[in-house]
Amino acid sequence: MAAPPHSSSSQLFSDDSSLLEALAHVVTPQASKAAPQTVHAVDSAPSSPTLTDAPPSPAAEAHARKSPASYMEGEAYSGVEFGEWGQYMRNKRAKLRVQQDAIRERHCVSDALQGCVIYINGRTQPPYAELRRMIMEHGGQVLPYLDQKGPCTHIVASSLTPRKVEAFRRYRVVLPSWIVECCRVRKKVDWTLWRCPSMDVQGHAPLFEKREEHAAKAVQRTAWRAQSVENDMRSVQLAMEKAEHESDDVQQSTECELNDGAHTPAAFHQRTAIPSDAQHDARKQLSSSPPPLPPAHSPSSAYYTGAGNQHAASLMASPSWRAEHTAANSEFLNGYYASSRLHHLSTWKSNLQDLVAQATTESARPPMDALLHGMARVIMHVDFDSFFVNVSLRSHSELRTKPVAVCHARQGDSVSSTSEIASCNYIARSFGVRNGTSLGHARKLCPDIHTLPYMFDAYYDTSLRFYTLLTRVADALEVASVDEALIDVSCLLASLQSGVCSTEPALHSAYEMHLPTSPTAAHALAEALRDMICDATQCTASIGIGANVLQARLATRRAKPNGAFHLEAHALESFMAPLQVRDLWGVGWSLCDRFHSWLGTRKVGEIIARTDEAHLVRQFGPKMGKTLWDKLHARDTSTLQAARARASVGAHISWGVRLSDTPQLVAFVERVCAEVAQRASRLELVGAQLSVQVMQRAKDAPTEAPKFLGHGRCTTHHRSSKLHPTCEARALMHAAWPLVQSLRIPPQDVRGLAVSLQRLQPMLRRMEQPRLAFPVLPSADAALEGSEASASSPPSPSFHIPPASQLDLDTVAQLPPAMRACIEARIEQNVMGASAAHFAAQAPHVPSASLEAQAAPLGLDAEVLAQLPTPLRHEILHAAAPQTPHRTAKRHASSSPRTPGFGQKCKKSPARRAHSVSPAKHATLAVSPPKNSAFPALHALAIDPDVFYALPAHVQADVYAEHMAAHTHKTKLRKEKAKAPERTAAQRRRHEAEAAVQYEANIRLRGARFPDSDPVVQEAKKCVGESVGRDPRASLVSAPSTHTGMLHPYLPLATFRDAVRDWYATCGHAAPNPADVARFECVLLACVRAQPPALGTISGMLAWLAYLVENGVPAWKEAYARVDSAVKEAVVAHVRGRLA
DNA sequence: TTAGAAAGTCAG
DNA sequence: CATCGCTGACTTTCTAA
Ligand SMILES: Nc1ccn([C@H]2C[C@H](O)[C@@H](COP(=O)(O)OP(=O)(O)OP(=O)(O)O)O2)c(=O)n1
Repeated sequence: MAAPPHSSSSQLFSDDSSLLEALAHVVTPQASKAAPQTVHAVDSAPSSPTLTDAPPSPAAEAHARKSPASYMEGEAYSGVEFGEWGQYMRNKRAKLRVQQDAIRERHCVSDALQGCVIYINGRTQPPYAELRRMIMEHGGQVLPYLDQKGPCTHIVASSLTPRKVEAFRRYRVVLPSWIVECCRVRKKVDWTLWRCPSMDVQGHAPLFEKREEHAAKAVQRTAWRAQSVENDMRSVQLAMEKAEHESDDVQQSTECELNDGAHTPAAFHQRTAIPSDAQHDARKQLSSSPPPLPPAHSPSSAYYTGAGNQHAASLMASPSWRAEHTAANSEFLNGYYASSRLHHLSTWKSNLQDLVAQATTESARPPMDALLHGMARVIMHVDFDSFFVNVSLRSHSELRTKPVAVCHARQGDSVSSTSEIASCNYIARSFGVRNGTSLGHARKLCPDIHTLPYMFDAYYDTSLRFYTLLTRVADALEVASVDEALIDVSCLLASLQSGVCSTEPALHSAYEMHLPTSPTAAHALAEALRDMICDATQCTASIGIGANVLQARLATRRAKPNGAFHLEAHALESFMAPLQVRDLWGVGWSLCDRFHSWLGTRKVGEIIARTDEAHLVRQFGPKMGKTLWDKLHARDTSTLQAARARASVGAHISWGVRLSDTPQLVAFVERVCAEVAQRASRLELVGAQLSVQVMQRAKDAPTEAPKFLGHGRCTTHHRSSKLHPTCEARALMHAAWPLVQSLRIPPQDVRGLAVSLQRLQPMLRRMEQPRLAFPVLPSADAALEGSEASASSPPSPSFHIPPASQLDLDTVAQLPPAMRACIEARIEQNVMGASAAHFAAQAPHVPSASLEAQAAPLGLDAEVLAQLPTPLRHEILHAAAPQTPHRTAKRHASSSPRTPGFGQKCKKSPARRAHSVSPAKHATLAVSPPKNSAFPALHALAIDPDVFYALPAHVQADVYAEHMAAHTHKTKLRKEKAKAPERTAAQRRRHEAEAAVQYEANIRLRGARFPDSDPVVQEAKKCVGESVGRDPRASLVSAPSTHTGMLHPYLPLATFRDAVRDWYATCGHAAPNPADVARFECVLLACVRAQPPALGTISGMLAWLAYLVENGVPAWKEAYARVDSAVKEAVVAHVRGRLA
């Protein structure tokens, strides 16, 4: 329904096939473990750089006083045994007191707060560090932890959650301004005048307020409080001037909430990153290289606390305009998603992830951790420079020397445009413009800025070329976004260095060319890759190189624009210390601000000096604390993730949502549900849990948000409920509406809605059921027989099915699965060429013209098809080519409808395409059974779809859940444990031997110059086979190497045989159920259709059935004869009588 | 205490 | 004309037993 991005270029598809080609080549990552050396290299670096250039801040002083031995000899500093928690806490309190006393001695200004023992709760203004200094300077004590044991006289808090309100009921809870005031007048003032307003609320306050609401609140306080706010601000200023010396840190101070820039609650937290000048490398060779970037201009609260958008308000006054241009319009979602850059970004990422996942699981792959045993990792972060602009400038080279931005707004000079800039070039950035800046604001900063429209197709096209290249060369690959990838090149680099001839001569020679001028070999490789990327895409990319993902990302910052940078271990410490904590990937505005309020600094070096891991954990939680501490030290144990099992699928919208009444709201929720249903069904997933998220205009927010049709300040509400696993729109609505309704939000105040499915399971497509329930003969089926007979002809190969356009498809839809499968199979037999069917299946949801293109070759009426319920249409189109390979192409098509030229251009059948990938290629590298790729959900969990679908439904659910859990567990383990698993010496030796073989095999397979019989390749296969074969449940688990799949592309004959034996054993004494016979025939016809046809299975099965029925009842013999002739006929037609 | 729901954060 | 503030993963916090 949502019109996905359109491809105007048929070129795109040829690229897609070349991508697939590359996919077949890729040498796959297995979860690689961080090389121990990497960690050690970081560990051994001095962890607390001394900040000699920094004037001492209070916290830093506290830290400085920690190190001298003088006060470390007291009891407070005696060590504790592991587990003595109580003692530890006592010691800790005492230790902090010692530090406080030390500060007080030096700074005592007055005794206004004498006798006060104060606990500071949460984020405050002035920040924690500043309050703490003030309290101690005026004779008070700061209680580090509120644990009921110490005597606490006051709690300082800006706002409190209901739970905290309850917990603090017995305390004097004051605003931070109370401290400021006491310090100002140098005496203790009446605390009740500064009582924290949260304490007055009797529990019905919203659970949380978005930060901009805090900002808004701050401005709206009453007069006497406004005074306090002023004081608070002054203290902040003071703190900054006096204690903070954050020369390059100012742009994030509190005034950022008072100026223009950020646009959304999310954007408020996610303001554009500001590269620090210090790290901007001035030696850029590009002639157009801009001067160092100025700090970005800070966001304006006028944007979200100020007046609403008058223009929008006047438009909104017209009911007809509203009906036409807002979510009240039933066509709104389609148009919206077609133009939303963020929607495209998300969709592309997901598509690309699927492509890569498929590529990396389909190729032979030596275990990466084995390869890397004893080898330092080399990770590269590859990122196009100002991607959208870069792509557009290919056709606008006259603008290369001008400031350029991509956004929706047209060229003009209005400074009131609220259109967001998706991407701007580095010249525009030199004016302070950033990705995400509103165009109006950008024009104030840079009146000459040129705007260019979006070219969504071109971006994805470029991206496919990019990934085609990367999958060909990288050891491992993770999709970070449409324009950004992480690659592991450890092995590639090693083979280049050792002179092993690469399959990529271009890469090899470019590498050799850059080697003499590059500081490191990795750098030369990066430059070579950059050359190739530029050749392939006509766009410049930058590459950061590091020993882990985090370091590679950090290096990219310095590499940009149009450069490469290798962050080497010896330079880490000096590189890290001056960074802003915001520069670390995963640290956003919220964390950054929390650091600032807590420690009074945002600099990595200073944060490390002022705190430790335990405090970080206390402050940010167990996981965040730990990872933050690691990140501050440039440690990162994450591995590249080629495939990840999806855990949710949903659709969000929070723009243009302006509804006037409940019927409109109902219709809107319904449409979003339909959208989710469609997305889930394309993924062939059903969900057992549904959640909705509704954004409600904040009470005091203007009706029309400052951003045109934006959501403005909102409170967000989540609700979720369980449901019977489904992806049907109506079922989703059935679950979603009560949830939305329960929130009792006036429809006029709804500003955004998200619906998503969780607890996903693979959809049981009906075409799969003959396999599933194959031998089963439920009695219900017998009861249905009558209706089957009356509904249509008996399901025999000879029965007549009218042309599809004349079938009542709704009736067909209600037939029992077996009947439908049969009819669908018959429809499919009319298909002239598999390729048409394949492409039809690729884009089953495209309306109008393209639907017709799909329908025609199937003998279906496009109009009828268009009117079908989506799942049924999907199913019918899918039935036409159930065994077509390359589900990825299908996924791809789901976001890029075909152009008319597409079908013509790709005359080759998909199967042929797969086989023509690389004629010279070794069999083991050939594309694996097409079926594997058709089940991304299963694939991500390494479940063999064949086996999976052969299981009874209830067992399927268990198996899936089990694998899902195992997958999650494994991911967690990978993250937590980077070190190599402990092994016995013997195991290690064996492992190393295997690794050597794998390594060798890897290189040979890469070279594609070795035949199947190559002893090394065979040895490598054996290793992989062995390790898989031992698990008793291995049959449920796809081998990491797919060669077994190559040898037995389909269900093992034995499985078929057992199924048929059971079937015959159950009812061999009587006539077989016609539906089951039809199923059996369908299964065999599917074998015929398969590429290559599973001839062994077919003849084996026919022989087996012949054997079984040899002495059986005539009905069975008849059944056999029917199936036999039908199948043989099909085979003859299909493969020109080779079997006969 | 703990499981599950809700809320918050982050990236591009 | 405006304008297209998405999406999924992950963590923490809250709540109901
Ligand atoms: N707030 C944002 C951020 C990014 N993008 C889109 C446009 C960008 O071109 C693309 C890639 O984002 P990057 O963060 O990689 O930024 P650029 O590629 O534009 O610039 P650079 O990577 O050189 O900093 O994503 C967007 O639409 N909105």
